[in-house]
Amino acid sequence: MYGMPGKANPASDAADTFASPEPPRPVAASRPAAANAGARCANCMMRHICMAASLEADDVEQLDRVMQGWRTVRQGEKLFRAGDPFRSLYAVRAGSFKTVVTSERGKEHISGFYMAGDAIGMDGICEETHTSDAIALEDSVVCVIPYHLLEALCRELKPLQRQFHKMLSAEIVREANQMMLLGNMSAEQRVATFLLSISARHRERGYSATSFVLRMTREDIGSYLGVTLETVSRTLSKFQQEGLLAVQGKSLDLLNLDALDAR
Amino acid sequence: MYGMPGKANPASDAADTFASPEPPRPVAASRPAAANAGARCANCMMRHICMAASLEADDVEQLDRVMQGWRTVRQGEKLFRAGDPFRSLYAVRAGSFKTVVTSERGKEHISGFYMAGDAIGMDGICEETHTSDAIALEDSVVCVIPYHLLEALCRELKPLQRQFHKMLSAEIVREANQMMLLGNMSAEQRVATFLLSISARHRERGYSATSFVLRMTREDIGSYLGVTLETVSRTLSKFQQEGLLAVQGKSLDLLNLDALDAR
DNA sequence: CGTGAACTTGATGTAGATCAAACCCCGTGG
DNA sequence: CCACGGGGTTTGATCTACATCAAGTTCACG
Repeated sequence: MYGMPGKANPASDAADTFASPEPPRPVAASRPAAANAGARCANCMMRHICMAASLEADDVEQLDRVMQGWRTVRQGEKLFRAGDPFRSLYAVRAGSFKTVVTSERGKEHISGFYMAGDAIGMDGICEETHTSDAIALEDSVVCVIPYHLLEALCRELKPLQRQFHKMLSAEIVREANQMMLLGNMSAEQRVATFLLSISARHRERGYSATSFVLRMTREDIGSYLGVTLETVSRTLSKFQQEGLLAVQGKSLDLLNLDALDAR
Repeated sequence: MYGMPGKANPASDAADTFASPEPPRPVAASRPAAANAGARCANCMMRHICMAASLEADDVEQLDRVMQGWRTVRQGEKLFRAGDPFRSLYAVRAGSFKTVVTSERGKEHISGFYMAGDAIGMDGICEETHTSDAIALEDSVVCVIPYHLLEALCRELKPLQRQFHKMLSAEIVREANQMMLLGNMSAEQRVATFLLSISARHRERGYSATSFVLRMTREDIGSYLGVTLETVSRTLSKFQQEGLLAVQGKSLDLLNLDALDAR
C-alpha cells in the first residue's frame, strides 16, 4: 500500500502510513498536563527514535507527563513561523514537515524535511524565537513538548538529558553534511544523496527503503538541494532512463541503491 | 595593533590579539581537576560569550572545577579528527580554528571557523565520535571541558544548562543560515556575507569591526563559501576596485559596511 | 469533469569552474 | 644579508554545468 500514489484523503493517508494507534487528539494550550491521558509515548511507534529513546518505562511515563498533548496541522499549514516566540519543541507523530528559512532579501530556502519521530523547533532555543517556518507537507500530528518542562526533566533524568543532547547534536551533524552537499556536489550527486537519505530514513522507521511517495514538490526538493526544480526533474528522468529508479509523479521506486550511491 | 600583518611569531601574535591574562598552561590528561587553579573562567575575557555566559560568580567557579584545563594547539595541528572518540568539548580561549568535514569520496569542506569564545566539538555528542577535523589556523589555546562532567553540572545548574542548550541551538541556526548562503546566494553575496559575519564577530569581542587580519587562506574561504579560491580572490579585488574595502594579502579594511550589506 | 498547480522537456544564456601563468610574500639556509 | 624556494595569491582565457526562459503535458482536487 505504501508507495502508491493517488490517495483521496491525505488525513487518512497519514494515519495508515504511520499507523497511529489512536486518532489525533488536539488539546487546548491551557489544558492541564495531567488530563493528557491519551498521548502516551509508551504506545507510540516512534518512541525508539524520538525523545523517549533509551528511556526506561518509568522515565517514559515522566516524559508523557510533561508532554502537553498533540496538535494536528493540516497540509500547507504552519506549525510555527519565523519570529514566533519559542515555547515548545515538537516531535512529529504522524505526517511530515518542511522548515523554511527566509533571508532579509525575502529569498526562501528549505533547511530540512522532518518525518515521524523527528524533532522540530530546536532552532528556537538560542534566541527564544523561532528562526524558520515549519510547514506541514501533509495532514500531520505533532507532540507538543513545552521547553521549560523538558529542561526541568532533563535535570532529573540523565538518559533524557543525554538523548536530548544527542538530538541537538544530530541536527548539527545533519546540517554539516547538507553544507557539504551544497558546497561540493554536482546536481546528480545531490539528488542521489537526497533519495538515499530519504530511503534510509524510511528503513529506520520500518517502511520500504525502495518504494515510497515523496511528500514534497520538485520545487521543495530543489530548494533543499540548492538547484532548480527543472534540474531535479531532469535528473530524476535521467536516473529513470538509466534504470536506477522508476518515477511516477511523486511515487518512487529505487531499483539500484548501489548505483545511486556510486553517483 | 590588531589588523597589522607581518608578525614574526604567531604565538605572540595570538597572545596579544586576544590578550590572555595568563600564559597558556597545558595539562596532562590524567591531571586531577582540582589542581587546575590557573585556568579560571572568572579571569577570562571571553566568559560573557562562552559557556560561562549569564552564570553567577559561584556557578562560574563550579564550571572552573569541571574544566580539565587548557590545551595549546600549534598552527596547522589538529585539536581532534573525524573518527576520534568524543570525550570533551572545547572552548577557544585564544587563536582560531577551522572544522573540516570529509565526504566518503574524500572531498573536504570547511564547515566552520571558530574564534575566541566559541565552542567546538558539539558534533561529537550524537554518535560519541567526532565527525570533523578541527585544525588550528594559528597557535591557539582551548579550554578542555569533559563532556560527562559538563552534563552532570548541567543537571545541577539551570543557567549553565540553558546556556549550553543555547550554544547548541546557535550552532544549528548558524548552519541553517550557511545552508541558505550555499543554496541561494551569488558568489559576491557569499563573500560579502562572510566578511560582514567576521566583522560582527570581531565587534562582539571588542575588536575592530572594520580592520582585521583573515587567519585562513583564500582556499579555506572558498571551501567554506562553496566557491573556488580564484572566485574569492576576484571578488575581493572587485570589492576593492569599487571602494568597498582595502585588501592587502590577509589584512582587510572594510570601508563601506552598508554597501557590502547591500550586495 | 474542469482548472490551476505541478511536472516534463527543450532551447538558450551565463556565472563561476577550470586551466594557465605570473607574482608576491615569507621563512630558510647559504 | 641576500638568494632561493614554495605556498599563497592574483589575473586572464576558456569551458561547462546548471540557470533561465518557454511551451506543452499531466495530475490532483474542488
